[in-house]
Amino acid sequence: MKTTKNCITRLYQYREALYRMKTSGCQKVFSNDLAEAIGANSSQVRKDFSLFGISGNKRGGYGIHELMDQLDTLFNKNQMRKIIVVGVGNIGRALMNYESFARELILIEAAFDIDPMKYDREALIPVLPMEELQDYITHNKIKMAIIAVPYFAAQQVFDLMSAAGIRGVVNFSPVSLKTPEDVFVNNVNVQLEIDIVHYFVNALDKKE
Amino acid sequence: MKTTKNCITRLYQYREALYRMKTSGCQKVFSNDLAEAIGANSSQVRKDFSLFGISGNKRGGYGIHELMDQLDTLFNKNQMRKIIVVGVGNIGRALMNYESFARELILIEAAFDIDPMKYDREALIPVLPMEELQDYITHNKIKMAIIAVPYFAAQQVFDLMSAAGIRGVVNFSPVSLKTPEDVFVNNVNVQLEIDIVHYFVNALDKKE
DNA sequence: TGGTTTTTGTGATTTTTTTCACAAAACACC
DNA sequence: GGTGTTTTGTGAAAAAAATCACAAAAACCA
Repeated sequence: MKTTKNCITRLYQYREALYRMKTSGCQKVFSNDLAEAIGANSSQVRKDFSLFGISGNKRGGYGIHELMDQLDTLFNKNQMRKIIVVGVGNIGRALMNYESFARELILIEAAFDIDPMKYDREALIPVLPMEELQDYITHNKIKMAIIAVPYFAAQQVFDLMSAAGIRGVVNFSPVSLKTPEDVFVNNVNVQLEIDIVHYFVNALDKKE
Repeated sequence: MKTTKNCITRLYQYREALYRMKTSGCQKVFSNDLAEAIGANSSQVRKDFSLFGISGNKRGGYGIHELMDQLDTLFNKNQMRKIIVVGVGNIGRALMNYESFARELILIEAAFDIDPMKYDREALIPVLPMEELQDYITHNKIKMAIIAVPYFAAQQVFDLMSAAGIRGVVNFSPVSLKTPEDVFVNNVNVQLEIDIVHYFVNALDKKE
């Protein structure tokens, strides 16, 4: 199966739209509705679904419940997903306190930092010394981590994790990571996201 | 000119790579080096540059200083960029305290919230009541905003801003916004980014 | 100075992604 | 049960993005 990040993102958006539709009482949905909801073409919706063997009913569209179940399964939304945070700065802390994770069964199990002032083994999400990172990962079979350290530390932290067997990383530090083949990395660069908007706003202005 | 978000993202990555190269003392760079740095093809690099009229020297590559200047101009990195934050929760607060913004000349000028407990007109970044949002935008000619409110408030906040003349938005709330033509919106969904990694980690596991 | 090498810039080609378009299935209504 | 309408699922077509490939310019060297 050949799935791109774009495709996965769309599936996520469908799910989001479905959620809204469900809460407003709908029972079934057509590819057309979903397409409109996310600003795409209805064939796109059907193609995306067919990639994952999700099928509807000719003339009847898709059952919202059934469809959401299938998407939930796809995203493993049914099982608790353990994750750790490395770097307890602004972003790290914000993620640790992020309310909606619980609802989506994302569980931040522990956090790590180099600053002894931040250590706190008794907290709801314990903050542990960086020295324990590798042991923690192997011992607790952690597969996923969030990197939220300053840019100069990011690669080093990543290499540690990677060596300890991490399989997926969301990197919030403002540098792209050099990554081995067998670890999936998703770079989320807040500065870049702001600069992109800035760029397009300016570009639009110039056109007018 | 036909520029996509992907293209802009690559330009940003080049800039990042150039920064590293400059600090390690390099003076010039070839399309090949940049391609390797971001995992792309060297023609891609040259195509991207040519789109923006950035040219190098046959056999001599590109001067790092000159190139960075051109990219900085492209991203308006030379002038202070004012922005406001709406929603002083975990994420909003984290962004307000984000150190590297200053270095990149991104200035968060004010923040807004509905919770009176959070108001603070004297703070370095004043936190103002939501009622003042529209006036503030028009009065101070704010062009860009960050939305960091809970999902149920996001669209409403956006519509307010949009009506007040905002031109670009980075939306950190976990819902995609319905947006008018003349406002550029960049959705950054933290949950989605985590779920994407989760998906691909699982997908990789299944393949083995 | 003339030949050799290197690297850009860009048309041509390939690959990927999106959209079109239509047959086949399902339902509704008479 | 037949006829008409709606919507899926998917090959075919179009559009967009990435890669190839090569002429032309520049630097080097002898």
